[in-house]
Amino acid sequence: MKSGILDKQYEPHDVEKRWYRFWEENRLFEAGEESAGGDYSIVIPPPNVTGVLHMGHALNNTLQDILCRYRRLRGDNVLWMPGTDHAGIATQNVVEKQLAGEGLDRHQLGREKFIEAVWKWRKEYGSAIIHQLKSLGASCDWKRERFTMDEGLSTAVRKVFVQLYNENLIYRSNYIINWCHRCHTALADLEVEHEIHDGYLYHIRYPFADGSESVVVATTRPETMLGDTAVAVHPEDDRYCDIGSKTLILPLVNREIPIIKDKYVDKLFGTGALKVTPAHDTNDFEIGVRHQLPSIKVIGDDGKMTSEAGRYVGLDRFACREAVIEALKKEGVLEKIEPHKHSIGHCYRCKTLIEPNLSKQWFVKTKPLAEKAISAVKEGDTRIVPDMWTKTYFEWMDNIKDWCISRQIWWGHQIPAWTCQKCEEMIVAMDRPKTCSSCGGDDLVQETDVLDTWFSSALWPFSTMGWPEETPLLKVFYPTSVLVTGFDILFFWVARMMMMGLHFMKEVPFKDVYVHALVRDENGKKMSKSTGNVIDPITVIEKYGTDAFRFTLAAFAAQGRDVKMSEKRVDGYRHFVNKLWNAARFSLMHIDEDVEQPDLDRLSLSDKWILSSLSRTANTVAKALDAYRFNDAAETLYQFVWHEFCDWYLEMIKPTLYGNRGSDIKKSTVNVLWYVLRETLIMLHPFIPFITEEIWHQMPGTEGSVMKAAFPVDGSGDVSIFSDDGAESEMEVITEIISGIRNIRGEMGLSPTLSFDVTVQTNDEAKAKVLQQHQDIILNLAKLNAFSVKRQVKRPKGAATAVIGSATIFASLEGIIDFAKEAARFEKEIGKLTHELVVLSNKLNNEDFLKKAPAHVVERVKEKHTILVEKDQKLRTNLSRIKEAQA
RNA sequence: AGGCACGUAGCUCAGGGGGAGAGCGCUACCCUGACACGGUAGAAGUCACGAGUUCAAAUCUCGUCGUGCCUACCA
Repeated sequence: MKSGILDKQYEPHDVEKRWYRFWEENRLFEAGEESAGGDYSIVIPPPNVTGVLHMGHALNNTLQDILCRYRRLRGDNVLWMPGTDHAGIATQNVVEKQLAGEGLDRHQLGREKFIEAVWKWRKEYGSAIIHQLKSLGASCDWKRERFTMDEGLSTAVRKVFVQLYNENLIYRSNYIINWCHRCHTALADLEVEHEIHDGYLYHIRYPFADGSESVVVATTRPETMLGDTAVAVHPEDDRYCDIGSKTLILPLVNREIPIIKDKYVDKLFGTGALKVTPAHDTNDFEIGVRHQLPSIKVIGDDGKMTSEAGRYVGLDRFACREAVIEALKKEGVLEKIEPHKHSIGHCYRCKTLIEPNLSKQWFVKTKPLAEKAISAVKEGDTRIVPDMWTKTYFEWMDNIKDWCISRQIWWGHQIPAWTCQKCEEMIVAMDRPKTCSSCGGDDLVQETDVLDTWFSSALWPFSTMGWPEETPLLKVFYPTSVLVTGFDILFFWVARMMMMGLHFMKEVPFKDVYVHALVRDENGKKMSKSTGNVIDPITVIEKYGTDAFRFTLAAFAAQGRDVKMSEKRVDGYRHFVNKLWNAARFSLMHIDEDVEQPDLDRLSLSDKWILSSLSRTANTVAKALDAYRFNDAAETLYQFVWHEFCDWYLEMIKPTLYGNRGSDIKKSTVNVLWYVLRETLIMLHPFIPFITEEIWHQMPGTEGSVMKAAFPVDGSGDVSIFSDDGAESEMEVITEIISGIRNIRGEMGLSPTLSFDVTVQTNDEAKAKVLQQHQDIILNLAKLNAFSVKRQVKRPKGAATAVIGSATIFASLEGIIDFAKEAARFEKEIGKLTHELVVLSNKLNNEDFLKKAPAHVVERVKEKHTILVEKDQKLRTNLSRIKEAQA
């Protein structure tokens, strides 16, 4: 397999499949159950079992994979726990749709048969997203894959439910909740999405019972008036201060309702009189509780009017609105209708209009749980990165409301509560009790509701590790090292995991939470099916390769900013992947089997320089990854590979590799080349795992998988021994001169094939020595005939010049040089310089600056000033000479 | 209504008190024996605006404008 010449272009597809299989077959993703010094764990945010991979998943899992692969390279025992969640409502919807295709609905099937059908669906289609994660390269410990409806996780759910119930942290109550008529279930507040809609404000006149006068109320939902049980006014509203204990007659219904006083009412809104419908409005419900008002439910759970709605019974809620408006008009009590913008809740699953509805539901009392979750973050037990999300977290936690956890669907964890049919005693237990604990009866009926999917997700960090059993996994890997997630589920999931983790494990579920951004389209718009701007990650992978895609995601994953994704960008990073491929291709043409670690004593300047740069890169990348700065890490590597390794190092060593410098030098250079390439592959591996593994296996002197290598900042692989500031600054002297010469070439419009002589004048002995010693590099990369360095130079006839710091380049171009162009170049440069000099002089003439600025800053400004003055003089001298020559 | 971000080159964005940066795009030249998915060079910015703090502000503070997002019970 080794030492074959690589193809000219990297072709990712076969490579990716091959190596993924290799990793799995060699069990390289598996975590050890025994602590191995460094233990590192991440639980995957479980995607919906019905899900297909979207950009959000791709970013989320790429970042996790980068961290996991990186930590493995750093020598850690890594557990990346994968799995999916059962997505109650979503999955039920999918299967119901499937049944509908067969002309069935779930009620015809019955609960048991329906659940069977869901499991069957799960078996057939439920692992689609897992396969997609694999094609993304995700290195999860797949043998441990979990599902929130698994037996173990279900046991955890029941255990948690029972304990919370016994601790009075779960209760059942008749309460106003968000009702989705399409999904036919209650939703938690969080599951309601608010949108501003254009609606109308209807002003309706309610007459006093004694016929004396009337009060006008305003509403956006006139049909709810059928359920009104009071009208409220502000206690300090002058308009209504003396209406005493009068009552009103509710139009259409002719029910007598009281006028109550409550501070909730806004005097400035509408007429200052608020109709109160406790059964169909959250605030009205609370007012109702304060004033002991009856609640009359006029809209049923099916979206149709109840018998309480009198003559409107059976009418659809929307049709009823129209009918009520007509009737009010007819009775002459509809004062006016005005346009009104207001926000309306929609179901986050199906976008149906949500109706606040009075209903008996199960709730988690969140306040006591939230307190612990707040202090854990305050104490720093869990750190949220970037920090700005900490505030959002507190904001929500401080104002947390009880969590409605019951859902009126079938797919999910059925609530472990049984009611005795005989004495109505309710028993909450892990398993079905044989007999009623109160009366001994054996006719027990289980609660039909299931739990919110997030209830089981909240347990994910420990339920996946085997809780409530005391497993080795929990011992080694809980708390997890970091949770990587999007901010959109900060409350849904992160906050709830914090509460449950602290309550049941007595420890935070994760030490860090890294909150990444959302992936948007190239215009910054949220990707959505309806807008049609969705980019499918799988399509991108097929077109550009997984590595290019992953690198793009990492490079754009700057903290606190959304990722704007477009294929064009992926294409750009595909070029980078291909560049690496070709650098390897070139390198492997020259690397033979008996390579070894570079010998520090035999290195050329180029070698020392690239090794030092490698060392710097390794440190920067490690630091960036440790701080979740993925884009910094990616860009550092990009810069190193392309602009240091390829642009300079490979070009510098070509003459050596082609044998022009002797075989000894070649041998040590090849060792360096091999070593740098190898270490670079290791550093790149977390980002672009496939191509790095492929090249790794083509390289001599590597063993097994690159996954098992050591990141070049640790132990025996530590490259910091090669750190060499001297070599780096010497190289800078050389590259500056080369760029200066190339600049002359470019500016003068000279052919790249034209060779000429260059003399450099400088008074800086050290610099002169460096240039002299390494003139072979300059001759080669600047394409010169001859190169020399002198203290004094008699300006060659017809020379083009450039000033680089304290050195002046003279390029002999007699007969070729265009003096007008040359003069223009100098004038432009002098212009720039003059401006810079003014700025510097101003500083140095400012006594406050000299007095108050730190010494090193003053020193640097002085130095720079000196250099620029010198340069300025040289440029001016040269310019005047050019003008003389022209004249 | 409140909160949180953001506004830097044509585009996408890093940076975050003392030298305005990258990638893409653009211009010129070049198929030089890894790569045209390439090379070399170049042009391009009032760091949104206005004040303040400071010896020094793109960077810190306040305000203004603009843009996103989140939370919320104005019927």
